Amino acid sequence: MLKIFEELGYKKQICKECGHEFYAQVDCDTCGDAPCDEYEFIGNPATDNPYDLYEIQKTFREFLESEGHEAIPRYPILAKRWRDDVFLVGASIFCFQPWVTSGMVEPPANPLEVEQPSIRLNDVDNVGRTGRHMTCFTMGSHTVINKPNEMIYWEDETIRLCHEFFKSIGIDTKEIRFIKSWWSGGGNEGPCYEVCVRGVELATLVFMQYKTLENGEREEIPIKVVDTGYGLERIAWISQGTPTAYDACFAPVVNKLKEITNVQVNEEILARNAQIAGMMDIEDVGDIRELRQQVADSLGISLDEYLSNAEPMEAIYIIADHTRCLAFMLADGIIPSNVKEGYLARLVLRRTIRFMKELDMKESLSEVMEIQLDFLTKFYPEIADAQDHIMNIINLEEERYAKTIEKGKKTVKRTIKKLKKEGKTEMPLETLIDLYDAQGMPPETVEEMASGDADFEVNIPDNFFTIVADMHESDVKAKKETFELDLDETDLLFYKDFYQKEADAKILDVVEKEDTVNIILDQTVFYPEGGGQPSDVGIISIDGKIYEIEYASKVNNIVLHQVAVKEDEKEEVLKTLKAAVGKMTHIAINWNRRITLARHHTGTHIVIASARKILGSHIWQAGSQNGLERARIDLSHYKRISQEEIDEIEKLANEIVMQNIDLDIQWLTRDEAEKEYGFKLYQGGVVPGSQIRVVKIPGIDVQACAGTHLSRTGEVGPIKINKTERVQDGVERIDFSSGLAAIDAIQEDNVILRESADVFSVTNDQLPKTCERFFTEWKAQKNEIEKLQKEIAELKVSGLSDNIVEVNGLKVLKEILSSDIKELVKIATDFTDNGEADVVIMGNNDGKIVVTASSNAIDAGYKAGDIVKVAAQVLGGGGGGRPTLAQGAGKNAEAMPEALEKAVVMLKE
RNA sequence: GGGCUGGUAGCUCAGAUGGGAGAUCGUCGCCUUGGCAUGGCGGAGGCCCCGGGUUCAAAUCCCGGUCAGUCCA
Repeated sequence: MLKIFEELGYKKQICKECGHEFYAQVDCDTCGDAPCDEYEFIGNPATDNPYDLYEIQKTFREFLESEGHEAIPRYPILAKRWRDDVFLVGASIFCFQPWVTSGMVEPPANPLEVEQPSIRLNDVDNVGRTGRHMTCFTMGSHTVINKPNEMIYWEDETIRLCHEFFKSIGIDTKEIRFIKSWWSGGGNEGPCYEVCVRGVELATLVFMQYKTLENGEREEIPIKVVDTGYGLERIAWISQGTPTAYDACFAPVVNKLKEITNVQVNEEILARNAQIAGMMDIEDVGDIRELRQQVADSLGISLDEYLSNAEPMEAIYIIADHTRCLAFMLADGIIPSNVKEGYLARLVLRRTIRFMKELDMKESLSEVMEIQLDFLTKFYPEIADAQDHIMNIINLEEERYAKTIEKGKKTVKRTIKKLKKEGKTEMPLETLIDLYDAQGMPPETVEEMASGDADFEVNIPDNFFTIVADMHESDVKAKKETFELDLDETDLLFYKDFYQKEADAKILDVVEKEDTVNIILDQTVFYPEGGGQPSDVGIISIDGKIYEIEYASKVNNIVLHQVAVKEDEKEEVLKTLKAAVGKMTHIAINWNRRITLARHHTGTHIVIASARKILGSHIWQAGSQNGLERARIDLSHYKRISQEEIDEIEKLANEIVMQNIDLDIQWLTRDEAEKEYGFKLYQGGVVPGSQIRVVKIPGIDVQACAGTHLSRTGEVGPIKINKTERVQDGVERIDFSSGLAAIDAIQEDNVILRESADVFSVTNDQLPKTCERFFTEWKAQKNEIEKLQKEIAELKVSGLSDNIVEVNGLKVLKEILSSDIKELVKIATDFTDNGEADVVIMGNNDGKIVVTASSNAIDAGYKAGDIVKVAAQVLGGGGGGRPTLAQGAGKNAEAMPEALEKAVVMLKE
């Protein structure tokens, strides 16, 4: 037992319900957490004064400031800005992983305090229904990064602060329970205390001190982190004793929504619901159903009565919660999309619309969002700054969703029609899943449509979404191959002088990696592939012999120079090179390649900056790749970039080039760099390490970037945007060329233009008009030809009826004509359609045969398909078709007379 | 990153098992009416998304691309 518990008068106890060890100032049987204890604050606040969410944030902050903590501003909820293992911030500690917690980077303050908006969507179905679940909550935290010889504070002080804070807001300390437990997550773990008051968990105090190893064992880490998380919404809730946490935290939004929807609220139902939900672990829809039944039973009303009361209220809470979550997502730079974090935003957005529909709201999503923003922007000015951008996206997305639903509804109608035709009265689960999976139709919408005018049965299993999830079983990620080298870091000369083309270097080692031969030097002018920039190539001369370096890569901070070597000479070369370890060599890069790549790399920064200027500040780089002929950049943007916008971006980019601005490149420590430029540094993705290379085009752009850059923008040369494509929803790719490659691209376009114009013998400027004229004329002539063919067919018919002979009681016409297949079809069908003939067998000089048969012939057992098969075989081909009309062909066209005769013979049998 | 669905007339779509490119609305013309709504008849309008392949034959089957939609991580 910790000393502090003793000092504060807490005693160790064991919960008689769950058996957990816990600490309290008074003797009690149960641990104070649900389900061992019930909520005891609804209608009976646990603090001396009520706090709304912002008052509690302020109180929390000021308390910790007075206790020596420095308050820091919140981080963006888009965690991928600084880490690549998660999309969103789910807890305050996410802000400091992995850089700060691993010791690579100094914390922004220590000890620090933050009120971090955090998003958790894993139990989105419970939101609005349990009274306590939210998609977005505010985690208050006092965090300490304890370094090996510098322990700031640990368990005792953490618990004291927690105790004092709750006491300071008027919670009776006799009601506080510290439950001992164990926490793990994000590759770390350690003991923790869950802090509960009146049945609800208000905080978790984690003492992170181990690394979780792959075999499940743990290893002590040098940096020990105090990671506390206070659920500020819940603290606001117990301070007000409202029926739900939603009422306590965003009452103005809830009230406004109630007003415009006219939804009546029954507080008794809500309170009972929250209380019972508090006792339950709610995992899926089945649990929600169980919850509702229990609440209805305890109130002595029917389930239907309960639902008609509760569902509209729930919808309002869901809308209030979701718009809040969305506001943070969109303001912090997430673009709705069908993939990654964008998908999460779309999910929340579409859920909101669905519940608005449930309430029959005629207001648009943007009107509802405005209510939320009115409220939220008072406390978060950065959301106010993004208001226009948020509204743009909301409107666009609402439109998109309406289209999707409309399209989906049509599919549902058609599907039901089809199923009914098949005699089914109930929709197979498979179809229901398919509608959701391929068309995005929520099963509830399908059910609604089916039970409406379609009168069709649809049953949604409780575990519908679990079934869907199981269908998409995740593939196991390929483990990264670790390649360990025990050598000094390579000295990277290209960072000191970009223009250095060659150097002397000492061979430190020669290694084999994945069947390639690699030389490691003490220093190099070769840029290793990375950050979307391909590696340099060049030569290395050893003992007067020259080897070609075809690729350079980086393992940790050691550069591997891959030697171009034929398979059968590998052993030999490896032996020679190994013998040269320790010797001095001379290396040189292919300068042309380097400067071309650098033009594209610096050009990339310029184009991004231009795009941001033209399209808006939400533009963020989602990836890039430089090449010799072209470079491509993926940008986050919520709609297609128009041709006009491309033209503007291209112009602006070239203007920046012509301003011939000096680039400013320097190494900064991570925290310095972040302090000065913020997260917008990480355009190129997550940058590892404590030292960051900051590439700045003053007044234009600044990025953390390890690539090789020119010293002035003027060296980039002309920039030509080749095309854009939509790489995914919400991500546009710009493909451009710069320098001589841009000239090449322009010239290629010109060649295409000239060659096309030459075809028509017109000048370039007349080309579009001419093409259009030719295309329309071609269409007109095609129609004319068809018309003429029809006429010819009619003419040919007139003389043919004389040739009809009677075979086996059927009127048969056999003919070889010089007409194409379409004409033959027309002529032949004419004869059988108007009853002049029963069987028509026609061939032409190209070896094509058409056979038609009247109903008489078919009744007599002669199908066109069978007849044509026999005839075509004579030609060495095949054929077939329907009973009334069939066609065939063969290569042996001279045998046509025999082929047709064979068909007639068949009719005689 | 992986999976699924779709691209046919100006619009919305139909085109089982490969074999004559269709419907509704819209549009144009004619008829019915004093005029309109309407009704009747007729016409125009298709690189069946693009490129390969299989086949005697591809809107249809296979492969690749492209555009759009959607689900999962």
